[in-house]
Amino acid sequence: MPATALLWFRRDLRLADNPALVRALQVCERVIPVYIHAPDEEAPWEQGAASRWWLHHSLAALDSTLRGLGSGLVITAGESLAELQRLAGLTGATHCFWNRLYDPALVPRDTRIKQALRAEGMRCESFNAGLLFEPWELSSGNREPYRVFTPFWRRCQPELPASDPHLTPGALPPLPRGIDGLSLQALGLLPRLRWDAGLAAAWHPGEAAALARAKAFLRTEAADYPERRDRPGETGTSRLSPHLHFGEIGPRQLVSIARQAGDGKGSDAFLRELGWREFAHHLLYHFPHTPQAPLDERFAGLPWRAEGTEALLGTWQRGRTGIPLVDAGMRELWETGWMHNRARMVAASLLTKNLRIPWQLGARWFWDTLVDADLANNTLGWQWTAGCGADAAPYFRVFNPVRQGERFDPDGTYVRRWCPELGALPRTYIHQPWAAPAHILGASGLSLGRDYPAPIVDLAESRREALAAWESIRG
DNA sequence: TTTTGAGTTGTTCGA
DNA sequence: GTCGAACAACTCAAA
Repeated sequence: MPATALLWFRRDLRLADNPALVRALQVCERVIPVYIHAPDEEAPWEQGAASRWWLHHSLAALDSTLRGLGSGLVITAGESLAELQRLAGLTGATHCFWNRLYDPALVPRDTRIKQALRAEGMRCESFNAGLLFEPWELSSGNREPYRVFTPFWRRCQPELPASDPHLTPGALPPLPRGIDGLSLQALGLLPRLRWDAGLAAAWHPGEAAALARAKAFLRTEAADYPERRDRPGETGTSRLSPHLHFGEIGPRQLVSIARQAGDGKGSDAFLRELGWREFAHHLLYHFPHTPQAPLDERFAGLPWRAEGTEALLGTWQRGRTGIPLVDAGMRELWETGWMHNRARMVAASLLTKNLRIPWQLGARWFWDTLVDADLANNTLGWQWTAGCGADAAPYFRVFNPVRQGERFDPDGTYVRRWCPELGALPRTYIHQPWAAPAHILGASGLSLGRDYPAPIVDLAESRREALAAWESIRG
């Protein structure tokens, strides 16, 4: 009887730099790649519609790659442990391998599964494919998890691990006969109403596309990453975040590709952003309550807006705040499932500071709409903006969307792209149409309140109120 | 042990 | 136009 392994794919949808796969091939003659759809087990952070769209296409790509190597992906749905046990019974599998996840709901689930399978005599091993370091490996001088990025990154930098491309398999053992999985369509990941044209136009999920994107970025585009990454009207960022989230490419591979591309400011700056991703994941592991509650407990008592939250939240979500840079970002998100980082910060600052709406509500909307929705990154980002997280923005840092627009979108390229009704406004007013004199609005074919909303909030006044609110919980 | 300096992403004000 | 100061409190590491 040949040794048989179940290779449990989760958010590591790739063959390269996949230690669970390497191990399975070392130890077993037969390897059965499995994906189990179990959204309930991720509650309360079940994937949103945009993420599910990505997952569908990523699984299709993985299945196709596996078939090309002589294998295939067995897709099932149900309770993860029960499905693994069922498949083991069906195939006589004696081993089970997977790569770790670190989300608060999944760490205990996977621990339980490992214990249960081992109790039945199966050999189980899990590996690190998604991070540069295990979260429990790093601690600051006082043996606590790092709470400040710079010391964290200084600790990481000298020993960044890189991947070994020679470990990518060129062929796989065939699937045994008689295991019928579900069809990918049966998982119902695609939207019923076909609103996903914008996603399909913007993205190519899958390992091959992820690798191509990483190489194109690090070998050429990264050269002027430090200057261009902040401009939402340009394609100056890597756009790797959804690929990374689903593990179509891993951080060690990115270190490796960056090294091959040669040192430079661009790759240094990019690896630093990868360091922020790492920092976010380590923080989530050590502080699993932070998707719901502020890391800094003093902020639990922050006086959020008393009334009107729902209506304002809806206006913000739809990109109808009347503040062009924010609306452009929110519409880009809705249309493409992604928002430029600069726009994310400005939109989040408006929601939490100017509108004084709890950051958790903004985080939930991002979670539901982003193709790169990632609990660790999303939590860190929102807590940073709200000022209540690790290495948070100082409370007095309130973004002014007009100034941000003038600095980072000086010609209004980004705003014109996503708010076409503002297209004819001259650049002087593109970020503040309310300040334009009547004849300019007229010449631009624009009537505020009809073609484009008047601003829902006075930026200067709400800034003062935000500072007062944040000041009220000090000391 | 204590002290010191630095720390992703900003804005406003007054000179 | 530009420039520096002020806007906290805390973490971390090096001196």
